[in-house]
Amino acid sequence: MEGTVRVNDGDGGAGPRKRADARRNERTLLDAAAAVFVTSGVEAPVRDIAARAGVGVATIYRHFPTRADLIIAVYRHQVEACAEAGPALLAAVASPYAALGRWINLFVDFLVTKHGLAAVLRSDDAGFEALHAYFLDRLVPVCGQLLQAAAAAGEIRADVDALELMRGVGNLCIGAENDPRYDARRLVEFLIAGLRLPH
Amino acid sequence: MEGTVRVNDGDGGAGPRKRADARRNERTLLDAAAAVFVTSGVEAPVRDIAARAGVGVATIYRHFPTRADLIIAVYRHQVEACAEAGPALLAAVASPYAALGRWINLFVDFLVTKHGLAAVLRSDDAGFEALHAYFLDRLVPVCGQLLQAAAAAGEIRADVDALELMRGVGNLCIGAENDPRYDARRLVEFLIAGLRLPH
DNA sequence: AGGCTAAACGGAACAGGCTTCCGATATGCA
DNA sequence: TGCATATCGGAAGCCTGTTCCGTTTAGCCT
Repeated sequence: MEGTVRVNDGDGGAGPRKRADARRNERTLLDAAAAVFVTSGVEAPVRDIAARAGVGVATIYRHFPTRADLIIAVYRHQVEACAEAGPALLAAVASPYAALGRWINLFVDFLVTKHGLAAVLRSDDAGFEALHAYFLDRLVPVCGQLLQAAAAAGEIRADVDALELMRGVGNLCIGAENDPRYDARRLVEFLIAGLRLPH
Repeated sequence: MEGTVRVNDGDGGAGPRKRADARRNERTLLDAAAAVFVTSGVEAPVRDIAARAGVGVATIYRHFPTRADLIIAVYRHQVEACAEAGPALLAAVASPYAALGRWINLFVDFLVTKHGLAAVLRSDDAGFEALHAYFLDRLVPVCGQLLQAAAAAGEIRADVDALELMRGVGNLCIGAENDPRYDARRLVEFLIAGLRLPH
């Protein structure tokens, strides 16, 4: 199954094949990182991830120049799935506003189940530039599409910027994990409800 | 309530008077910290603050055991003013919902003008425990009072927790400084609007 | 199969934070 | 004035992330 699927064995598909040990280590690192992220959050020390994978720290930096690249690689599939769910919901749900709400819920569920991801997502640390850009490039257009549809249907105000809303939702998800006194999902629902036009 | 943090030199209070140099340094440190916070944010390196004040780093830790204590001391007056504005607004403004909105605006304005304060306020770093506790102790009851009044007037839903709302508003203010594409005030307005009951 | 080249590796070394420790200093009081 | 001690400043210790360099090993070519 993965024999044909690119696991990043070349650079962009055109370059020479990576060595077998390099490909093996990249796989090992992704698994180790995913495991450590679950227990210690996405800001776990680099040494911990290296130890878990049984490799040296330099090996991490060789495969993933910045921590952001590693995080992106670990969560890429889920982000893609979320992005693809946008148009699908718009097509499947009668009201664009309802589709927007459902999609936002998907995004929120993704964020709150990844320890510290929301926090690092909004961080202005230069090292997370790539992570920031990836999330925005991939999800903001989808959000914009949903917003536009809902606005066109007269269900919400038309002056809502997708980037701004995504950042707001992301911010509301910060610190939501394992704190029963803080329900990010509910607050996000309030925020989305606040977009509605009086009718 | 006030026992957790001591910034007072005991001048007029119980206990022995601090030495003159200690009092002088505490004053100097507060001024230096305030200045550095403005330019570099509340997470500026301790060494920078020490250098600015012309003292050693140990002097900071002697006066303020954690960074949170220093931040509290610097902003105490403004937080107190915000807390006292709550009941005042409730008395002065006809609609409790309007008073709530005005008060939240005060809080948001305070947060977004202090570089990085919102971020550190929500941080789960143990070192900021005191800061967290101070803000919550001082402001959550005020917010609760406003929420209760608005709910009693039938203007907003009654199941909104003050702590949760304050944390949500604080989160929305993260990263709001000097980024024209992110208007925290507007998002907070949406959030508050989302609390309204349909009528 | 065996050797050669360079990619890949691991861990030590470097840099930069926060916090603690200790000898030196300055203060307040007798 | 002289002493006891609170206070001071910077160095040391620790924990991060990141880079460097000698060593190992895969892949190829003979």
